[in-house]
Amino acid sequence: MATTEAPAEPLSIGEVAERTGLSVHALRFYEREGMLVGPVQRTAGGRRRYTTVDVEWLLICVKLRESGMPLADLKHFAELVRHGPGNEAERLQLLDAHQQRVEAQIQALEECRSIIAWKVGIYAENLARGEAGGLWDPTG
Amino acid sequence: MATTEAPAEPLSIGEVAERTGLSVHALRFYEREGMLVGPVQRTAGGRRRYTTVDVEWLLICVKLRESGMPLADLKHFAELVRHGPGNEAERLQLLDAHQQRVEAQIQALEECRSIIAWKVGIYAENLARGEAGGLWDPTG
DNA sequence: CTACGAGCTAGAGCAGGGTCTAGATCAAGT
DNA sequence: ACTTGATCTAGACCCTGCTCTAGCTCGTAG
Repeated sequence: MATTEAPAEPLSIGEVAERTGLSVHALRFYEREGMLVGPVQRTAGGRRRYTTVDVEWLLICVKLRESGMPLADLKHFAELVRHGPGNEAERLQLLDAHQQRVEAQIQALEECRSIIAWKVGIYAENLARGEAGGLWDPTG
Repeated sequence: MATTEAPAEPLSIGEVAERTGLSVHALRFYEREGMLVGPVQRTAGGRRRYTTVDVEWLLICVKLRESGMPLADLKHFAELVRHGPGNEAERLQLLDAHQQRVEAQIQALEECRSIIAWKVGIYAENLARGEAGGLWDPTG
Protein backbone atom coordinates (compact mmCIF):
# COMPACT_ATOMS: atom_id res chain seq x y z
CA MET A 1 0.00 0.00 0.00
CA ALA A 2 2.85 2.40 0.74
CA THR A 3 4.37 1.76 -2.64
CA THR A 4 4.22 4.43 -5.32
CA GLU A 5 3.07 7.33 -3.21
CA ALA A 6 4.65 10.75 -3.22
CA PRO A 7 5.74 11.75 0.30
CA ALA A 8 3.34 14.69 0.01
CA GLU A 9 3.14 17.69 2.28
CA PRO A 10 2.16 16.94 5.82
CA LEU A 11 -1.28 18.22 6.69
CA SER A 12 -2.61 20.49 9.40
CA ILE A 13 -5.22 19.26 11.79
CA GLY A 14 -7.90 21.19 9.93
CA GLU A 15 -7.01 19.58 6.65
CA VAL A 16 -7.04 16.16 8.23
CA ALA A 17 -10.42 16.91 9.74
CA GLU A 18 -11.72 17.69 6.28
CA ARG A 19 -10.46 14.52 4.72
CA THR A 20 -11.36 12.14 7.49
CA GLY A 21 -14.67 13.63 8.45
CA LEU A 22 -13.58 13.81 12.07
CA SER A 23 -13.70 17.14 13.86
CA VAL A 24 -10.48 18.76 15.00
CA HIS A 25 -11.72 18.16 18.51
CA ALA A 26 -12.17 14.48 17.82
CA LEU A 27 -8.71 14.30 16.28
CA ARG A 28 -7.09 15.76 19.37
CA PHE A 29 -9.25 13.56 21.53
CA TYR A 30 -8.22 10.42 19.66
CA GLU A 31 -4.62 11.37 20.04
CA ARG A 32 -4.93 12.01 23.78
CA GLU A 33 -6.70 8.71 24.22
CA GLY A 34 -3.95 6.78 22.48
CA MET A 35 -5.87 5.82 19.39
CA LEU A 36 -2.97 6.71 17.13
CA VAL A 37 -0.08 4.47 16.34
CA GLY A 38 2.75 6.95 16.55
CA PRO A 39 3.11 10.45 17.94
CA VAL A 40 2.06 13.11 15.48
CA GLN A 41 4.90 15.35 14.35
CA ARG A 42 4.86 19.00 15.34
CA THR A 43 6.12 22.19 13.75
CA ALA A 44 8.61 24.36 15.60
CA GLY A 45 5.62 26.28 16.85
CA GLY A 46 3.88 23.21 18.19
CA ARG A 47 1.28 22.65 15.48
CA ARG A 48 0.48 19.10 14.47
CA ARG A 49 1.67 17.86 11.08
CA TYR A 50 -0.02 14.72 9.90
CA THR A 51 1.72 12.46 7.43
CA THR A 52 0.01 10.35 4.80
CA VAL A 53 0.51 7.36 7.03
CA ASP A 54 -1.24 9.12 9.89
CA VAL A 55 -4.14 9.98 7.66
CA GLU A 56 -4.43 6.46 6.34
CA TRP A 57 -4.55 5.11 9.83
CA LEU A 58 -7.23 7.62 10.73
CA LEU A 59 -9.28 6.59 7.73
CA ILE A 60 -9.13 3.03 8.95
CA CYS A 61 -10.17 4.20 12.38
CA VAL A 62 -13.14 5.96 10.87
CA LYS A 63 -14.23 2.80 9.12
CA LEU A 64 -13.82 0.70 12.20
CA ARG A 65 -15.76 3.20 14.29
CA GLU A 66 -18.46 3.52 11.65
CA SER A 67 -18.90 -0.18 11.80
CA GLY A 68 -19.33 -0.01 15.53
CA MET A 69 -15.96 -0.82 17.00
CA PRO A 70 -15.75 0.72 20.49
CA LEU A 71 -12.97 3.20 21.12
CA ALA A 72 -11.49 0.82 23.68
CA ASP A 73 -10.99 -1.85 21.03
CA LEU A 74 -9.63 0.65 18.60
CA LYS A 75 -7.16 1.75 21.21
CA HIS A 76 -6.16 -1.81 21.86
CA PHE A 77 -5.61 -2.38 18.16
CA ALA A 78 -3.50 0.77 17.94
CA GLU A 79 -1.41 -0.47 20.84
CA LEU A 80 -0.79 -3.75 19.12
CA VAL A 81 0.27 -2.05 15.94
CA ARG A 82 2.43 0.37 17.88
CA HIS A 83 4.32 -2.45 19.53
CA GLY A 84 5.29 -3.70 16.12
CA PRO A 85 5.70 -7.26 14.89
CA GLY A 86 5.12 -10.20 17.16
CA ASN A 87 1.46 -9.81 17.95
CA GLU A 88 -0.07 -10.32 14.55
CA ALA A 89 -2.14 -13.23 15.71
CA GLU A 90 -3.75 -11.03 18.30
CA ARG A 91 -4.43 -8.31 15.79
CA LEU A 92 -5.98 -10.80 13.47
CA GLN A 93 -8.14 -12.10 16.25
CA LEU A 94 -9.33 -8.62 17.10
CA LEU A 95 -10.20 -7.80 13.52
CA ASP A 96 -11.80 -11.12 12.99
CA ALA A 97 -14.02 -10.73 16.02
CA HIS A 98 -15.02 -7.34 14.77
CA GLN A 99 -15.77 -8.68 11.35
CA GLN A 100 -18.13 -11.17 12.86
CA ARG A 101 -19.91 -8.49 14.79
CA VAL A 102 -20.28 -6.53 11.58
CA GLU A 103 -21.76 -9.53 9.80
CA ALA A 104 -24.20 -10.02 12.64
CA GLN A 105 -25.18 -6.42 12.56
CA ILE A 106 -25.81 -6.48 8.86
CA GLN A 107 -28.03 -9.49 9.39
CA ALA A 108 -29.91 -7.73 12.15
CA LEU A 109 -30.33 -4.61 10.07
CA GLU A 110 -31.63 -6.59 7.17
CA GLU A 111 -34.18 -8.20 9.37
CA CYS A 112 -35.23 -4.83 10.72
CA ARG A 113 -35.39 -3.51 7.21
CA SER A 114 -37.83 -6.12 6.12
CA ILE A 115 -40.02 -5.60 9.13
CA ILE A 116 -40.06 -1.89 8.55
CA ALA A 117 -40.68 -2.34 4.86
CA TRP A 118 -43.64 -4.49 5.70
CA LYS A 119 -45.07 -1.87 8.05
CA VAL A 120 -44.44 0.88 5.57
CA GLY A 121 -46.25 -1.22 3.00
CA ILE A 122 -49.28 -1.57 5.23
CA TYR A 123 -49.43 2.12 5.92
CA ALA A 124 -48.99 3.06 2.29
CA GLU A 125 -51.67 0.65 1.21
CA ASN A 126 -54.14 1.84 3.76
CA LEU A 127 -53.47 5.44 3.00
CA ALA A 128 -53.87 4.79 -0.70
CA ARG A 129 -57.31 3.35 -0.34
CA GLY A 130 -58.50 6.27 1.76
CA GLU A 131 -57.65 6.33 5.40
CA ALA A 132 -60.97 4.76 6.38
CA GLY A 133 -59.72 1.22 7.06
CA GLY A 134 -60.68 0.28 10.58
CA LEU A 135 -57.66 -1.85 11.30
CA TRP A 136 -55.42 0.65 12.99
CA ASP A 137 -54.33 -1.50 15.79
CA PRO A 138 -52.45 -0.14 18.77
CA THR A 139 -49.37 -1.99 17.69
CA GLY A 140 -48.56 0.84 15.31
CA MET B 1 -52.32 -9.64 13.08
CA ALA B 2 -54.49 -9.59 16.18
CA THR B 3 -56.70 -12.25 14.68
CA THR B 4 -56.57 -15.75 16.03
CA GLU B 5 -54.57 -15.20 19.16
CA ALA B 6 -55.57 -16.47 22.56
CA PRO B 7 -55.93 -13.59 25.02
CA ALA B 8 -53.20 -15.22 27.06
CA GLU B 9 -52.22 -14.41 30.60
CA PRO B 10 -50.81 -10.96 31.06
CA LEU B 11 -47.14 -11.01 31.87
CA SER B 12 -45.07 -9.60 34.68
CA ILE B 13 -42.29 -7.16 33.97
CA GLY B 14 -39.70 -9.86 34.48
CA GLU B 15 -41.33 -12.13 31.95
CA VAL B 16 -41.55 -9.30 29.48
CA ALA B 17 -37.91 -8.53 30.05
CA GLU B 18 -37.10 -12.11 29.18
CA ARG B 19 -39.01 -12.13 25.96
CA THR B 20 -38.04 -8.72 24.69
CA GLY B 21 -34.43 -8.77 25.75
CA LEU B 22 -34.90 -5.44 27.52
CA SER B 23 -33.99 -5.19 31.19
CA VAL B 24 -36.72 -4.50 33.71
CA HIS B 25 -35.01 -1.19 34.27
CA ALA B 26 -35.24 -0.36 30.62
CA LEU B 27 -38.88 -1.37 30.53
CA ARG B 28 -39.75 1.00 33.34
CA PHE B 29 -37.59 3.66 31.78
CA TYR B 30 -39.35 3.32 28.42
CA GLU B 31 -42.68 3.61 30.13
CA ARG B 32 -41.69 6.72 32.07
CA GLU B 33 -40.37 8.31 28.92
CA GLY B 34 -43.58 7.77 27.07
CA MET B 35 -42.35 5.17 24.64
CA LEU B 36 -45.43 3.02 25.15
CA VAL B 37 -48.72 3.49 23.39
CA GLY B 38 -51.08 2.94 26.26
CA PRO B 39 -50.70 2.78 30.03
CA VAL B 40 -49.71 -0.64 31.29
CA GLN B 41 -52.35 -2.32 33.44
CA ARG B 42 -51.62 -2.95 37.10
CA THR B 43 -52.63 -5.60 39.60
CA ALA B 44 -54.42 -4.60 42.77
CA GLY B 45 -51.02 -4.55 44.40
CA GLY B 46 -49.58 -2.19 41.81
CA ARG B 47 -47.53 -4.62 39.74
CA ARG B 48 -47.46 -4.17 35.99
CA ARG B 49 -49.36 -6.64 33.82
CA TYR B 50 -48.35 -6.56 30.19
CA THR B 51 -50.79 -7.71 27.54
CA THR B 52 -49.86 -9.39 24.30
CA VAL B 53 -50.39 -6.10 22.54
CA ASP B 54 -47.98 -4.36 24.88
CA VAL B 55 -45.38 -7.01 24.23
CA GLU B 56 -45.84 -6.81 20.49
CA TRP B 57 -45.34 -3.09 20.58
CA LEU B 58 -42.22 -3.56 22.67
CA LEU B 59 -40.85 -6.05 20.19
CA ILE B 60 -41.32 -3.49 17.47
CA CYS B 61 -39.56 -0.93 19.63
CA VAL B 62 -36.67 -3.30 20.04
CA LYS B 63 -36.36 -3.73 16.31
CA LEU B 64 -36.54 -0.03 15.67
CA ARG B 65 -33.94 0.65 18.32
CA GLU B 66 -31.71 -2.14 17.08
CA SER B 67 -31.78 -0.54 13.71
CA GLY B 68 -30.71 2.74 15.22
CA MET B 69 -33.88 4.74 15.70
CA PRO B 70 -33.26 7.29 18.46
CA LEU B 71 -35.53 7.12 21.49
CA ALA B 72 -36.88 10.56 20.62
CA ASP B 73 -38.21 9.29 17.30
CA LEU B 74 -39.58 6.19 18.89
CA LYS B 75 -41.39 8.36 21.37
CA HIS B 76 -42.77 10.49 18.61
CA PHE B 77 -44.01 7.42 16.80
CA ALA B 78 -45.65 6.15 19.97
CA GLU B 79 -47.39 9.48 20.37
CA LEU B 80 -48.75 9.32 16.87
CA VAL B 81 -50.06 5.82 17.38
CA ARG B 82 -51.51 6.80 20.74
CA HIS B 83 -53.46 9.64 19.21
CA GLY B 84 -55.14 7.16 16.96
CA PRO B 85 -56.26 7.53 13.36
CA GLY B 86 -55.73 10.73 11.46
CA ASN B 87 -51.97 10.93 11.38
CA GLU B 88 -51.12 7.92 9.30
CA ALA B 89 -49.31 9.99 6.74
CA GLU B 90 -46.99 11.29 9.38
CA ARG B 91 -46.37 7.81 10.75
CA LEU B 92 -45.60 6.58 7.29
CA GLN B 93 -43.20 9.43 6.77
CA LEU B 94 -41.40 8.65 10.01
CA LEU B 95 -41.05 4.97 9.20
CA ASP B 96 -40.03 5.72 5.67
CA ALA B 97 -37.31 8.09 6.76
CA HIS B 98 -36.05 5.47 9.14
CA GLN B 99 -36.10 2.84 6.46
CA GLN B 100 -33.84 4.99 4.35
CA ARG B 101 -31.43 5.45 7.20
CA VAL B 102 -31.36 1.70 7.64
CA GLU B 103 -30.59 1.18 3.96
CA ALA B 104 -27.78 3.68 4.17
CA GLN B 105 -26.41 2.02 7.24
CA ILE B 106 -26.43 -1.37 5.61
CA GLN B 107 -24.50 0.08 2.69
CA ALA B 108 -21.96 1.63 5.02
CA LEU B 109 -21.54 -1.57 6.96
CA GLU B 110 -21.04 -3.56 3.82
CA GLU B 111 -18.29 -1.23 2.76
CA CYS B 112 -16.65 -1.56 6.15
CA ARG B 113 -17.03 -5.27 5.98
CA SER B 114 -15.13 -5.53 2.77
CA ILE B 115 -12.34 -3.33 4.04
CA ILE B 116 -12.04 -5.39 7.17
CA ALA B 117 -12.21 -8.61 5.23
CA TRP B 118 -9.37 -7.39 3.12
CA LYS B 119 -7.24 -6.56 6.16
CA VAL B 120 -8.07 -9.83 7.79
CA GLY B 121 -7.01 -11.53 4.60
CA ILE B 122 -3.66 -9.83 4.63
CA TYR B 123 -2.99 -10.75 8.23
CA ALA B 124 -4.06 -14.32 7.75
CA GLU B 125 -1.91 -14.70 4.69
CA ASN B 126 1.16 -13.24 6.32
CA LEU B 127 0.72 -15.30 9.41
CA ALA B 128 0.26 -18.40 7.34
CA ARG B 129 3.56 -18.05 5.58
CA GLY B 130 5.47 -17.51 8.83
CA GLU B 131 5.40 -14.14 10.47
CA ALA B 132 8.66 -13.10 8.90
CA GLY B 133 7.27 -10.92 6.12
CA GLY B 134 8.77 -7.48 6.50
CA LEU B 135 5.76 -5.52 5.33
CA TRP B 136 4.18 -4.71 8.65
CA ASP B 137 3.44 -1.13 7.96
CA PRO B 138 2.32 1.28 10.65
CA THR B 139 -1.09 1.48 9.04
CA GLY B 140 -2.09 -1.66 10.86
C1' DC C 1 3.32 46.04 12.59
C1' DT C 2 -0.95 44.29 13.25
C1' DA C 3 -4.86 41.57 12.62
C1' DC C 4 -7.15 37.66 12.34
C1' DG C 5 -7.90 33.01 11.66
C1' DA C 6 -6.18 28.43 12.88
C1' DG C 7 -4.00 25.80 16.50
C1' DC C 8 -2.57 24.76 21.31
C1' DT C 9 -3.78 22.69 26.26
C1' DA C 10 -6.48 21.36 30.07
C1' DG C 11 -10.47 20.54 31.55
C1' DA C 12 -15.51 21.19 31.88
C1' DG C 13 -19.87 19.95 29.79
C1' DC C 14 -23.25 17.44 27.17
C1' DA C 15 -26.48 13.97 24.85
C1' DG C 16 -27.94 9.56 24.55
C1' DG C 17 -29.35 5.55 26.76
C1' DG C 18 -29.79 3.30 30.06
C1' DT C 19 -28.29 1.19 35.06
C1' DC C 20 -28.34 1.08 39.91
C1' DT C 21 -29.78 2.15 44.68
C1' DA C 22 -32.58 2.69 48.68
C1' DG C 23 -36.28 1.69 51.17
C1' DA C 24 -40.79 -0.11 51.00
C1' DT C 25 -44.37 -3.55 49.32
C1' DC C 26 -46.23 -7.64 47.32
C1' DA C 27 -46.92 -12.57 46.77
C1' DA C 28 -45.92 -17.32 47.18
C1' DG C 29 -43.87 -21.27 49.49
C1' DT C 30 -43.16 -23.76 54.10
C1' DA D 1 -46.32 -16.29 60.53
C1' DC D 2 -42.03 -15.91 58.17
C1' DT D 3 -38.87 -15.80 54.64
C1' DT D 4 -37.63 -14.93 50.02
C1' DG D 5 -37.67 -13.11 45.73
C1' DA D 6 -39.84 -10.10 42.48
C1' DT D 7 -41.68 -5.30 42.02
C1' DC D 8 -42.52 -0.70 43.20
C1' DT D 9 -40.96 4.60 43.00
C1' DA D 10 -37.85 8.41 42.68
C1' DG D 11 -33.94 9.81 41.73
C1' DA D 12 -28.88 9.49 41.56
C1' DC D 13 -25.34 7.71 38.81
C1' DC D 14 -22.63 5.84 34.82
C1' DC D 15 -20.49 5.10 30.40
C1' DT D 16 -19.45 6.39 25.73
C1' DG D 17 -17.96 9.51 22.70
C1' DC D 18 -17.37 13.43 21.69
C1' DT D 19 -17.95 18.91 21.92
C1' DC D 20 -17.04 23.32 23.79
C1' DT D 21 -14.62 26.91 26.49
C1' DA D 22 -11.03 29.79 28.12
C1' DG D 23 -6.94 31.88 27.61
C1' DC D 24 -2.89 31.79 24.96
C1' DT D 25 0.22 31.26 20.68
C1' DC D 26 1.31 30.89 15.65
C1' DG D 27 1.75 32.49 11.26
C1' DT D 28 0.26 34.57 7.13
C1' DA D 29 -1.87 38.43 4.54
C1' DG D 30 -2.21 43.42 4.38
